[in-house]
Amino acid sequence: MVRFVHPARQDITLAGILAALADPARLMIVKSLIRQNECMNCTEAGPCNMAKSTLSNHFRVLREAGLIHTTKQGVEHRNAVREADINARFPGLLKSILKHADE
Amino acid sequence: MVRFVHPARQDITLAGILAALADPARLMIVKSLIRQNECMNCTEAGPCNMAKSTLSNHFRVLREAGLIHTTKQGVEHRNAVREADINARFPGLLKSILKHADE
DNA sequence: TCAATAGTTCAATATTTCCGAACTACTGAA
DNA sequence: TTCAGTAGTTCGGAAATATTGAACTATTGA
Repeated sequence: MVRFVHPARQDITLAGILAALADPARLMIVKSLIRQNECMNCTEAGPCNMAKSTLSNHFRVLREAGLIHTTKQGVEHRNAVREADINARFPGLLKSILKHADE
Repeated sequence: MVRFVHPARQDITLAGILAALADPARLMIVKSLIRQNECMNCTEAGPCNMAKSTLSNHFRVLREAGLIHTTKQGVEHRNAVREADINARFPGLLKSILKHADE
């Protein structure tokens, strides 16, 4: 069974995106998700040396900023970046930020 | 007499820029400085309903992130966005973020 | 039913941010 | 020179936020 963990967020804001990506751990998570180009569960997408409650909180922030959406498949959560939605709202922004995220 | 308040920051990082611009007050300051296309002192560039110690702190963060540079002219500080330096380090980033900052 | 896995929630602690008060630095006027 | 006014910084405590371990829920497979 696949279902959404949270309803899709209505408004994606610039401040929300910047605040979400300003944290190195969250930027790393989004980078991982984009690079893999597919869904990943929370543990494999996030930094390993971090309490799982902290990791869970970072994913919540990313969800609430509208950057990712999460579906629950069995025991794990599958996360994916909402690239289409973000690009529709802020054309070029995500690409422009992530372009520099590996240096 | 004109002199630099702080030495130019060596490294401008993506995380630093995002963290600096993630704060609405600081984003607003950078927006003002870019729009005016000239130097402004701290009071006129920042939000008015804010303690001056808080405002001073925001300018410090912007300086330390390498986003602005500050010169002291007489009794006031003149601030300007380091557009050339930022564009050299992260081409297109600043423009891409500020493009969406007025919506 | 039970153990294992993935993630959330909660309460305590650690860290960061905000603000008022006191301070420094500069200017222009008396 | 003194003195008042302006612009900004620094500092200490209060308010807000982030991090964590422990306890919890939900799902799966044995």
